[in-house]
Amino acid sequence: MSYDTDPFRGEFDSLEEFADRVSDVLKCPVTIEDANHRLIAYSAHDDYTDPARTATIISRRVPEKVINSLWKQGAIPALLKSREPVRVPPIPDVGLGSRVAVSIWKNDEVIGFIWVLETNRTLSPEEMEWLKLAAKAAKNKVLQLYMRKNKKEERVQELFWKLLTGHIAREDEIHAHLAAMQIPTAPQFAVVVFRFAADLTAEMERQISYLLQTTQQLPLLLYTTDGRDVILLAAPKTDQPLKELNAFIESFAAKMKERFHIHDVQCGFGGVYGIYRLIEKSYREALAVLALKEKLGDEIKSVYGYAQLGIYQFFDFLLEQKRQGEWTNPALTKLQSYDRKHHSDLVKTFETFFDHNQNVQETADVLNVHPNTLAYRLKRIADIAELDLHDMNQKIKLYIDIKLAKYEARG
Amino acid sequence: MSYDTDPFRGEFDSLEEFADRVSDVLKCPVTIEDANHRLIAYSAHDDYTDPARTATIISRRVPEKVINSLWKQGAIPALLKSREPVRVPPIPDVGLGSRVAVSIWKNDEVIGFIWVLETNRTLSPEEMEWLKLAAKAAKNKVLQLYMRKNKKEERVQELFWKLLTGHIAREDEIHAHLAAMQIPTAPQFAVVVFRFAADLTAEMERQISYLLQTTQQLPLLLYTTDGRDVILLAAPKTDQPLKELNAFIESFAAKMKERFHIHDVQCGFGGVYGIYRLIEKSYREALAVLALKEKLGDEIKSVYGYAQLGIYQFFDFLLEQKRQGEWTNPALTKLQSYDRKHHSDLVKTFETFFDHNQNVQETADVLNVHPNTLAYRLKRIADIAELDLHDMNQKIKLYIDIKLAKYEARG
DNA sequence: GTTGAATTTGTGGAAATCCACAAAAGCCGG
DNA sequence: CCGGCTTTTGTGGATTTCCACAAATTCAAC
Repeated sequence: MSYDTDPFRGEFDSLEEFADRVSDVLKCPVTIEDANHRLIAYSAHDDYTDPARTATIISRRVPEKVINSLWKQGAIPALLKSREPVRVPPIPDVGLGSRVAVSIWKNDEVIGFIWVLETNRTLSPEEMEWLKLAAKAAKNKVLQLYMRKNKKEERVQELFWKLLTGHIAREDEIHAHLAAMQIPTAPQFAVVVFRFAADLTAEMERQISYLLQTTQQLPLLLYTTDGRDVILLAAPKTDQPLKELNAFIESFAAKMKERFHIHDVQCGFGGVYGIYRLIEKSYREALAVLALKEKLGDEIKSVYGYAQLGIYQFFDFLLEQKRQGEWTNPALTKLQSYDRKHHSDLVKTFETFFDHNQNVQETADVLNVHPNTLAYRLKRIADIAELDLHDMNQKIKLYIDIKLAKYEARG
Repeated sequence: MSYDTDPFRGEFDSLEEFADRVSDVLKCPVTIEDANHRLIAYSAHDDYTDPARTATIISRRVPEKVINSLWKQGAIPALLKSREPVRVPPIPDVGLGSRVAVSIWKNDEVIGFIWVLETNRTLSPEEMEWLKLAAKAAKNKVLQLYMRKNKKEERVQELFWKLLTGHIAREDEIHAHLAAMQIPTAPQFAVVVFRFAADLTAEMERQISYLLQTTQQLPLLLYTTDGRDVILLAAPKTDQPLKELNAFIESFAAKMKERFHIHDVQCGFGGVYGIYRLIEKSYREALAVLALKEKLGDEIKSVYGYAQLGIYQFFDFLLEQKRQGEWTNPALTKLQSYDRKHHSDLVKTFETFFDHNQNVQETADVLNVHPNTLAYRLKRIADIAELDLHDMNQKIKLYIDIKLAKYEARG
């Protein structure tokens, strides 16, 4: 079959109709996605479909593991760079058959993709050219969708800000707003804040948005940005929400790094609650985590959740207390002066010991000393500070005071 | 030798002269003590003296271990009860030879003792009668000393209160006052407060005062009372002041119990400082310990020192925070609701585990479960509370929140 | 009642801890 | 430089912990 001119000229009522047309022309199943790999349309009368396509249609989005492998394999980077069609060899691991794809452009921005599944044939160079034409033809339709979405997005962001700042106090009112905007409700949620090294550029924002949209680890109910912060309302699904959130953050940071070479992303999230009114609190807590990270640096590097801050949660309070009253821990003072006089490291030893969960072996390794040395030092500490090593209470106090001193020194 | 009338009639310039006279009459070495076993006078021309007497004269007070054995042996209780002379068989352990003693009375109160060392002879019944006469004759002289002492005591107490309430701010001024009253200075000291079940009676006050005066474990610089409190300024001598103070308190409480059958003595002491200006702070801290003990009961039964309060030091502060802000530990909440639903004891398990220094064996014994059961429960706790058992920080936070909840429930 | 899940107890072996004691190394003042 | 002190490292053995796995028991729900 051949076409003298553009086979996709003319009007189409819907993108579905358009997809069918492309499918007819290329004799292959076709799917059209937006820039974030959400399904926009797909051809209906297809004989064969691979598992990846089936899954995409069922969930109305490309499964995350498929996206991941397309990034690793290089197809998506190529599509984001060039307007040329790209052929992707089969990736059986994720149920992906051989296919050809092309990106849809508006000015110099990708706003969608057309995927053609090569079921039992291979597209000829000529057909590849047609695919390029299809991409051009799709542009306007996709753009319309975009505009509509963006407008809705703006209203949603406005609502999110109201929630973050606690402007809507009544729970039923919040529910009504969310329902009106078709935002799904969730039994539990937390505010997550990513903080970047500098204010977000439009480019970065697109990339971040892309990553978040394609993430399926965790439902993300709401999204907005603020200076160098990206603020999300995430809704963990299991009864181990903290684990979920941590995993999400780790993977987000990893992807930011490997896909877009953006390092220096800090992150914090607040408490997990089930009442929308508490979104504000969760947000405050997320910001508190970030503020503490700024101060404490490595101390809490791998901590993101407010709940996991542990004792640092009340450090601001304690510090205030310490500064106004004459709060001294004589035990710590004695240890410090001993350290100074004898060039020893008793305080650091104790701190490290607790940092490593009172594990002798581990602590000794970190400090590069013999386990017996550690034991000796601890006994020494007990003598000097008049500390009962069998009394957790006293030990905790010393540990807190050590950390507090550090905190004070930096704050 | 025999005397028709009272051999101790007439005037004596001093108690020393009197002691010599008694010694002459009885042909034995004689010592006169006040009610608190401080040396008042002793006969000079003695041939033989046992080690106990020597030590008494050297340090101008009866050694504590001698007093202790005289209590145990029953001599002192007998002397406090009756005006009759008492014979004490030798107690070689403390260097005490055979002796006879009699108490000196004013109305129905003992104000001193006369001790007669039976070096190489035994007093006859007749001589015992003379000793009774001697006790009567000594009364006035001893009383004079008492009055003088009491007057000084009053002025000292006034000064102590000024220190306790922080009324004298300048260090050199404090020094001057102390020097004027011949109160020895010390490099470190702490305020100790004993609190009795009810207001102190004159009788109890005498007993307490007696115990404190005879204690030689620890120099006691100042002493006063306030309602049901006895307030001391103690001056530990070693570089392990807390240990000293604890030992002192334990022994004081034990003696109150066994000698005077007074139980229900609470005690607290504040920080150990070297600056007199901080006496006030130490006093406040001692009171804080007592207030906490009232609230927490068994929780800190064996803690007396403010320094050993550990995390409880800032519990008042945290509680305030908790009450005004919506401070919840979701982990704890989850555990509690799990406990309620399944009639389990996860919270208590964790608390006990920490109370016993994370010692598996010990905790399992206390809870009457198999060590593996404890391990299982801990793992369960980690799951439910999303707690990393290897992260001391998080564990500490949970522990504190558990204790804080208890504290709140009682406060 | 029965069934299935949660909990408790038991077993065994590798690893870690605790403890006492001793040798070596380092430090400081005379 | 020596001697005495603190500190570090080493050795060995009893005890405890940690872990995985299995059996027994309890509990709750159907």
